[in-house]
Amino acid sequence: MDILSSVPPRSADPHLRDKIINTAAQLLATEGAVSARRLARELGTSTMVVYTHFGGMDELTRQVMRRGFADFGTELDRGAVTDDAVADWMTYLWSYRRFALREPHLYGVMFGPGLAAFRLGDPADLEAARSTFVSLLRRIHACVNAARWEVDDVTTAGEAVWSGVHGHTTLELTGFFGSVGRDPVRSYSEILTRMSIGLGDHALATARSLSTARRRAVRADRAEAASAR
Amino acid sequence: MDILSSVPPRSADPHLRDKIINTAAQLLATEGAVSARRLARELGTSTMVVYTHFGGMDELTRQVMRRGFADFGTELDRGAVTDDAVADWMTYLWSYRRFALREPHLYGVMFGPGLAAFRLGDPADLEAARSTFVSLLRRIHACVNAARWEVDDVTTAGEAVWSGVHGHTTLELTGFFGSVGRDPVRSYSEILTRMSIGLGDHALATARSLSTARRRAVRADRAEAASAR
DNA sequence: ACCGTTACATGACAGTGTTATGCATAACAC
DNA sequence: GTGTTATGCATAACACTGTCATGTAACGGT
Repeated sequence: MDILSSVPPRSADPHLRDKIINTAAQLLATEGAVSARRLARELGTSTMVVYTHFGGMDELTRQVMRRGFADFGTELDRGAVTDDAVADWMTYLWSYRRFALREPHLYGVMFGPGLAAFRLGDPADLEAARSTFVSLLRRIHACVNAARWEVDDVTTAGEAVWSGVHGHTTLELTGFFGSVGRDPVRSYSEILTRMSIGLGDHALATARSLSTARRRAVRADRAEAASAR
Repeated sequence: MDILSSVPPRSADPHLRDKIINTAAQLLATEGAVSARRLARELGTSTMVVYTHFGGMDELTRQVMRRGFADFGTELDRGAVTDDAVADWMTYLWSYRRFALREPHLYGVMFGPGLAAFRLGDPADLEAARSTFVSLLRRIHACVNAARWEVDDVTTAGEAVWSGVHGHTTLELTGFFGSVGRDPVRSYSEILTRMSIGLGDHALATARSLSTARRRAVRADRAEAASAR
């Protein structure tokens, strides 16, 4: 009879919790924002469901973020492992960009002030965010194993890479490149290229890997556009 | 008698406009947020001053942002030009980080959704933001002129560099590195190092320039801490 | 001195997140 | 099956936000 077992889920609709998260995620994607009242109107309930199930909007947003990281991780890990480790790493990062452009508001929740919310969260939340980062580290490690790169601290290298793609993503999402008439694909390629060379690869090999990865990315973009149609 | 000259500033306090911007910037720095009512309470006025002078909070925020870019630019350009162009470039970027850490909320306004506000703004606003970017391009050009780097498109290289430092800055400002127990100075150094090598410099020369720039940055940090005391 | 314009205070409106209150319904004990 | 308990949720209110219509007071030009 401890305090934990005394709170069984006794709801009439046991799936309401998931339904709230789904609706919140959908509102975030379609309208760019989610308020307690807008959510309640969509669900046909009152705003109290947010507080009985999550205690407030913060926790609900955190759940949406957690689900976002899960989807993000599975989508990023879909990339195959070939004999060109650098191309695989680049493909991974092109998928990163594709996800962010498809779900801009979700990306903002995940990597905006949301990351700070993880700080005081339970370790499971922290691990959810770190798992996608660990996935990036695996790709980097593969490049080192393939003797393409020479890295002493893989984690630090991962943080540098992540900073680059994250920074470019946020700049692109704010519409910077469009407003100054610049091509974001070109600067993103520049990041990947310079980073790969900076990590030890030959310029020519990096260029080859880039075109391979770019070819895959264009194909994936087309596949996504086709499935959306 | 055109529409522009028919709006002379007839206020009792002609400096009120600047005073509002200053107070807003100060509230942003000290409290992290600025509301119309909080601002009015601080000024001893009503919230209407915001609307008569700026038409709304958006335009006021834009003015704070514009002033932020001006301060940012002058501070970044304080770095001397020596015979080590790569070290100068790195010093520039350490100053970039120092400014962002000292004025986190201002940085958020400048490079967050604020950048999108520039999109529809007048070209003067866009130029204010781009001027700091042009300043970065000059440092890059110096590295190319010194035969340290080999870059065909300086602008694209600048976008790549900016993505890296901006991404790292936002990650650090959200408290990511602190929450996972990582050293942000190390990963920032990694970005500078890998980028410099990736842009064509020798690894050894880059390492020397990094320690030079780091030495300058530590000295500037101490000077700032001393002046704040 | 007058008139018109302008700046600003007051108060209201529509939003937001949050919460105290109350009720109906579900689950449990017998 | 009945009585009790407690849980889920609706209602309504509070404090906060940005915004604006109205009214007033003060200023500048004539």
